[in-house]
Amino acid sequence: MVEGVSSPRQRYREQVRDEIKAHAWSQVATTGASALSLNAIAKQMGMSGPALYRYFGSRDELITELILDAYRGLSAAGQAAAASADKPVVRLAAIALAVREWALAEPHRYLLIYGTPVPGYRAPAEATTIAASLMALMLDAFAGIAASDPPSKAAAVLETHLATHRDWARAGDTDAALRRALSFWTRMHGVLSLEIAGHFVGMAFDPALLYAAEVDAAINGG
Amino acid sequence: MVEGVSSPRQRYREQVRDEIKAHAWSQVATTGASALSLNAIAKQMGMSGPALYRYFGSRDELITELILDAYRGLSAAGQAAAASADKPVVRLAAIALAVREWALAEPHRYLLIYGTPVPGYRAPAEATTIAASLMALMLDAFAGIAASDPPSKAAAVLETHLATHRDWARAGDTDAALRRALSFWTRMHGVLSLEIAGHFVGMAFDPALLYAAEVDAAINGG
DNA sequence: TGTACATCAGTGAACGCGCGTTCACTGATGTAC
DNA sequence: TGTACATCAGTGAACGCGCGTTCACTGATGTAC
Repeated sequence: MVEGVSSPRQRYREQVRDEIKAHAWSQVATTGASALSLNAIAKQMGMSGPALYRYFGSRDELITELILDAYRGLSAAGQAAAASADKPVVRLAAIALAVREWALAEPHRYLLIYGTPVPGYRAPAEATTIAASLMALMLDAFAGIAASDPPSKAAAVLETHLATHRDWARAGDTDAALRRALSFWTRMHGVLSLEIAGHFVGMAFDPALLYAAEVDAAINGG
Repeated sequence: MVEGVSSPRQRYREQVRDEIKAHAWSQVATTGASALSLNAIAKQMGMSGPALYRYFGSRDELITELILDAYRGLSAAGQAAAASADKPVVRLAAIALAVREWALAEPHRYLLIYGTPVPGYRAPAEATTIAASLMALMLDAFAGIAASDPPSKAAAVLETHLATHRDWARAGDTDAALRRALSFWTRMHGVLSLEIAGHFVGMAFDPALLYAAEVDAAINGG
């Protein structure tokens, strides 16, 4: 068989795999990841349960696939946003907006990554790699933005600490960039995680504006 | 029977109820809330499954109890911290520290409130009440702190919006206090949710310092 | 083009398991006179 | 203090359900000569 050209059988395999994943996602959306059932998916597809074992070795393997797809989707959204703007300040704002849109479009996808971890489940290495590449996007942008204010005492303490605890960063990243990227990232997730878990429901204000204010402060603040 | 004095039977009931809850918590901690099983709890207690129905009407009722207990614990921790300091700046720092300690002491308790929501589950009204009382704690403190910087444009937009979207606040709260309390709260959860979900694992830095920096900035920043 | 063979998707039966919940019941504990 | 009765915690059997996973098998599709 010729390399790179897929046979009809292979194409069919991938098609069915994708269909299984699509049903799995809709199940995650409606019943939560922990209730994901291979038999239920099979039934929805008009197949018998055991048939799915041709495509996924086990339930865990399917869930891992979903998690990786979620990471890949988030990464793609971030990369695309980063590529859309040259100016670091604009780039960061674009990334922040892209992440929010990605998260709100399908909250269960966000929750699969950032929600309650499945007890005993260990994320695959690729997930960590993707997370690091996202962080790199932000570090690059912060490298091009001078801090407007001198860091407060607590910020200075953190920065000093990061100087010797930077396993996750590249050699060229400044300590200030590490600190600011961390703050940026956590502030985004502060709003997103509360919003998606429904903790703003009933408060009547628009989370988008809170998000905008947080992101703006994280970019332009000290 | 005399009011307020509990009979032996009543005391016994409460004792068993508490024991059931204790086992439920340890199960939530090890297998997650969605896998909580009444039969498993009964087995752990050396009872038959149906016996638990003397104490809780259903599995959902038990989970609701756990969630409420989590809220009550968080609230108690916050109130105690708030009562420990007069100066608003110190008070906020104390609240932030107390929330963090409460969350890290038993992460599954935090996750039951702030983690992935159980699909289809609606939190009881008391939960909302408690959440509001926690917010009130922060609003009171921010009422006594003047902003050091003038708000940025994005912050001003948010503040204006909050002026007409403040269902969750009391009449006396200023719009600036609303905005700053929201920011404070979300910044705390930004660090906590990422930390507890394990997203700082492998990054080698100390989340406590990041938390301190975020909290400090939220209190003393603009 | 035709035939023999290999590959592999999908089936149905089965295994062992655990779940929430109901019901009629036993037996111990508490209450009233 | 003793007796009759009411309360109620807990049991065991049963219902119907769904789960992940294995296994031997069928039948269609693709490959090699």
